Amino acid sequence: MVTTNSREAILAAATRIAQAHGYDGMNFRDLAADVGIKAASIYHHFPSKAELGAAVAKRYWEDSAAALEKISNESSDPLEALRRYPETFRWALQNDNRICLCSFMAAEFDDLPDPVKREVLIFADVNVAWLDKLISAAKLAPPGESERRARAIFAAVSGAQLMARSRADVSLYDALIDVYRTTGLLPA
Amino acid sequence: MVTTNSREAILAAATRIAQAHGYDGMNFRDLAADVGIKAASIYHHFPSKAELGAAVAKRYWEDSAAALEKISNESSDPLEALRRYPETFRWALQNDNRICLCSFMAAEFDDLPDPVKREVLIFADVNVAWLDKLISAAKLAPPGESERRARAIFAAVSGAQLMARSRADVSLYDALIDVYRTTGLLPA
DNA sequence: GGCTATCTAACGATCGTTAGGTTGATTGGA
DNA sequence: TCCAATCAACCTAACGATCGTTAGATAGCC
Repeated sequence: MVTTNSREAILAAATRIAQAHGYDGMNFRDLAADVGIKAASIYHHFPSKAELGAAVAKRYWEDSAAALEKISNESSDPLEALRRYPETFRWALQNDNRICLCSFMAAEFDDLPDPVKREVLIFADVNVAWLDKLISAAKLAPPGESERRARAIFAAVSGAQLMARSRADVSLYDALIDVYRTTGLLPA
Repeated sequence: MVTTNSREAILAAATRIAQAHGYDGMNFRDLAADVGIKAASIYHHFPSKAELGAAVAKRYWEDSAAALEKISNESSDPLEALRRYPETFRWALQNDNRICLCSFMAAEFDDLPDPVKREVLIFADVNVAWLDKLISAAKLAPPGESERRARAIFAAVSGAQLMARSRADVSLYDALIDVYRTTGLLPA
């Protein structure tokens, strides 16, 4: 049976755990129990925790890139796409109060194995590149300043997610995003 | 001799470690080695890791509150004080690429002992209260919206610090703050 | 008979924590 | 004044839990 792919199940469970407890909090025994196997069996699919962590982070930014692409395709114009950007960070909060995997790992960053570090940085790059492209298209920022603006939006939205999580309050996230809009950081 | 107060030395070293590796990464053996004593000796000054962590976080927001008070007192008007706010988060970045203790702990939040959680939340409250007061005084936001604005500034600045840290680049922090200013989130 | 996917069992490291001992300064009473 | 008791501050040594990881066995499938 190909439908019950253990590798995929491990990846999915590991992502959920990492979003709630970080790379450090992602231990093989609990992870395996989540999947319904034993810890040692994970090594049949991933050679080490570092490689699993890198695979998780890689899959995470790939999925994020796809979600962003979906938003741009669904939107009639770049401004509408930009307005929908905060959605991508809102989802995790609403589901078990999790946060962006890479906000977590940005905190743990110095203690992360190198392969994981690489993928975490790519996540930020993917977000900034998408924002940059749409900010340019929407002429939201002066020419040559769209990348700076993109980075600021990414940082601010990450911070909002982090703050809302520590209060376990999605509506706080919405309120913060709302202020970003009224002050002009995000399009209204 | 009262000058070499071990309790204070432990508190200072623990703060530095927590800012670099989080609550989880703050282990008694390394911490004790930093201070120049053995791990067991820490228990003479703090009853448990949870209590030490709470003491660290408490001292941290107390110091932050004092630093903010100093800024308001030194500033000729509330707008100038608000302009200086990002300084308080910049300092840690420039010294060993550390981040705000409480950004770190906001990520780890769910796995924190309750006494630590309490102090971490107070840190955010202290910052928001200070910002709220000065935003009102400076009439930066419409009446009744200064607290919302205060929270947004706190979240955005935290996010900027987190992002700059993962690139180990203080100038990225400066650039992000600069965008917050030109877009109007922070006073220009 | 190999191959895939899983298991049990254990290793060594690290962690928070505890028990109990040592030292040196302080202090109160004869 | 001197001695005994006290106490703070530190130590060594270890316990038990948890962790990533490995060796080796087992069961089903092609």
